[in-house]
Amino acid sequence: MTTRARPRRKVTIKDVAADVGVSLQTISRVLNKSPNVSAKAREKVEEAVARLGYSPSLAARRMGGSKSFLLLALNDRDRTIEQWRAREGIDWVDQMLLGGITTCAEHGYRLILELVDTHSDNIAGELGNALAALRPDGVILTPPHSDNRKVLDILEREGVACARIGGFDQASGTIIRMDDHAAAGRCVEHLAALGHRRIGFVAGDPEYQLSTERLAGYRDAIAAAGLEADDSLIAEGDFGYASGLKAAEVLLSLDRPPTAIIASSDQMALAVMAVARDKAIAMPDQLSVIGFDDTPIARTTTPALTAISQPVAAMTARAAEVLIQPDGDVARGANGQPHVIPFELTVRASTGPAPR
Amino acid sequence: MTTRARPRRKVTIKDVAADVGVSLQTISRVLNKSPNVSAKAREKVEEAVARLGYSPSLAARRMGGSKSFLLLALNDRDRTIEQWRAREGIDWVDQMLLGGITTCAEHGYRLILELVDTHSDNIAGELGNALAALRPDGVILTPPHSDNRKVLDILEREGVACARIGGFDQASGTIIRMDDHAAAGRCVEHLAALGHRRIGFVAGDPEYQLSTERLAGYRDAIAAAGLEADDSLIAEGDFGYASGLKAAEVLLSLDRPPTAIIASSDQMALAVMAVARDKAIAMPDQLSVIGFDDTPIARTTTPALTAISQPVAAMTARAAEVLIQPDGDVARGANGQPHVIPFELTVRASTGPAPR
DNA sequence: TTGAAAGCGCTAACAT
DNA sequence: ATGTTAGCGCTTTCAA
Repeated sequence: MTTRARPRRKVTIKDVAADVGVSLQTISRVLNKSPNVSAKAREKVEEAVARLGYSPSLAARRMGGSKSFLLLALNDRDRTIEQWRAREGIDWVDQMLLGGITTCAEHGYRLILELVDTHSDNIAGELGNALAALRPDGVILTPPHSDNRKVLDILEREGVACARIGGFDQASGTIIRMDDHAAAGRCVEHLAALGHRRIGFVAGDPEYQLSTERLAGYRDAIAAAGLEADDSLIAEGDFGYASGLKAAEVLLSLDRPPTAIIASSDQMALAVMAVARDKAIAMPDQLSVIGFDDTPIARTTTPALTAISQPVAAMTARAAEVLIQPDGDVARGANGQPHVIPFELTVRASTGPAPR
Repeated sequence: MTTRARPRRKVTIKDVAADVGVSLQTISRVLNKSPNVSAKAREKVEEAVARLGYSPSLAARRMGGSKSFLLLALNDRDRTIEQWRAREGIDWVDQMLLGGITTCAEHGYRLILELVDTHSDNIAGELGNALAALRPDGVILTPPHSDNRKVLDILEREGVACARIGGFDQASGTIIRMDDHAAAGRCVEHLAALGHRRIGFVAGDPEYQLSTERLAGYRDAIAAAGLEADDSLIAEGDFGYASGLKAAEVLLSLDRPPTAIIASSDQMALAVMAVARDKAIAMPDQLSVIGFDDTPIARTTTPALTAISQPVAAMTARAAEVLIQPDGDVARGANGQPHVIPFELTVRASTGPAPR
């Protein structure tokens, strides 16, 4: 059982007002950094606030008609829970929280992680409920919600601002993403520089537009580098390990197999490595492998995986900034254009010179 | 820029009342499952609620004096952010969210992850601010907060119920933990059954009481199994990789080194393996290694790591249940006693028969 | 079983 | 520059 002492009554704005000897409004003004408060009054109020340990109630603030100081991060329920359960070290959500929570905290905001079912017919109900219950000042959309028409429509209808991480479609809200097209291209360039001519590609779940984007980036870079453009070098996966196994089987069983493979996720890269090991194909001597995401596992594979790092924390931090200060420099900087956050290619031991 | 249509006015309890033709009270009663509502009225109200897509505002509910439907998960700021930044795959927070968010969702609650600085003198300020701003119905404490006197005092003074994951000290709040003492013992038994007689132990950060607990479990099991009790087989770490390196150096440089080492964290077990590899000590043939936590990395080490799985998701789920239904069966079940959630020893390739 | 009234803590709009 | 008023949407009294 929980032991409880008689709870001390909460200190409210009234207590502060009484203490300082001014009206509630003056306190409120100081709290909200409104103009029209004398320096002297402001000082006295701030002193009293600190001394009494007063913090305004979010609920009351909302009721009074101001901001809610809440941001909602919308993630796909099934995928998120599945990843948590699988314990494969995918830390997308962690990176999101890292960028989101720290940025929110700097502005007195809280981030609430909300899991909603993308495919459910009831997405309107789930989302509507969350919006009605919490009345957040903004919503951060993550893939695959970022391009979900239903979600965007609801948010627009409810008048809730949104930032769309990894979004593509021209629509409402602010888009924040990395350049997936260029990232795939960078992979090709890295491999081309190492002398590879036949480069395989394992695409991701086509439900995610970034899959398409990466594939296009691969194709364009292959063409630009004058390498062999051969559709049999392209296999489709769904980001998961199992799909990577299948794709690798196909690619590595070709008459003229690729000397390098770019996988659209670390998990699929891992699968490629497993199949290669199975076939006694040495890495990186006979086969170079590149992954996407740079999850923790990339560091512990043998050989360690060369991978594209998605700037998830930075994207989420940007998203929070845009929502918290819609008129701030950061938000205005993009002026309707997508915010493109730089990615990185971390070169490790899984890529090397082409054989022969 | 965010495009916004004219936001539709929120549907409130008034709208529902007007629609059904009853008073606000009746709606409120139905929503809160209070008695004294005729079946017919209840039915009509529920229909209207569904049809209008009404969800009560949390803020307004709080203001009205009811529960806030918010639970706060208090984590150590520095350690959490450090782990997120390091990207080593430690998924403690993820497992906590898995158990916490899903359980909260089942009851219409939300979980807010709040990072506070344990060592800061200002912990009272930070925590007080969060409590005042959010007025949560309960707080979930995670190590090392779970035994923090200051934190417990503040919560008690504010009359906020708390569940203490991994807590030990007799104090306020409900304790939910695994049996660390028994877990360390189980490791020893597993190794003893494999014929090991000299078993080393790398302790964790002494700031965490569970470190002490595991060490004691190790000692007791060594004695119970009649194995060599030798304090030089015990090294102190702090859960981190670097400290594991140091500890392993010491243990593996002994005149008579252990044939098996139990590390109080996976990271330290990883370090032990690195040092062993450095010294060309074969695993598991010449050295068996066991870790604690069973983080994702345990699966990808070579050899794969035998480890104790902390039931973090289950503990957090239990914590949420206890706080949400303080008078429910689950909470009453423990009746003031700690809730002890079962752990598991997952045997992988890093443990084998003792040499010779 | 139902309804009416009061108030939670705050802010926006309007005085002064 | 400051104070006053009204009201946000709900729940808890209390009365019928």
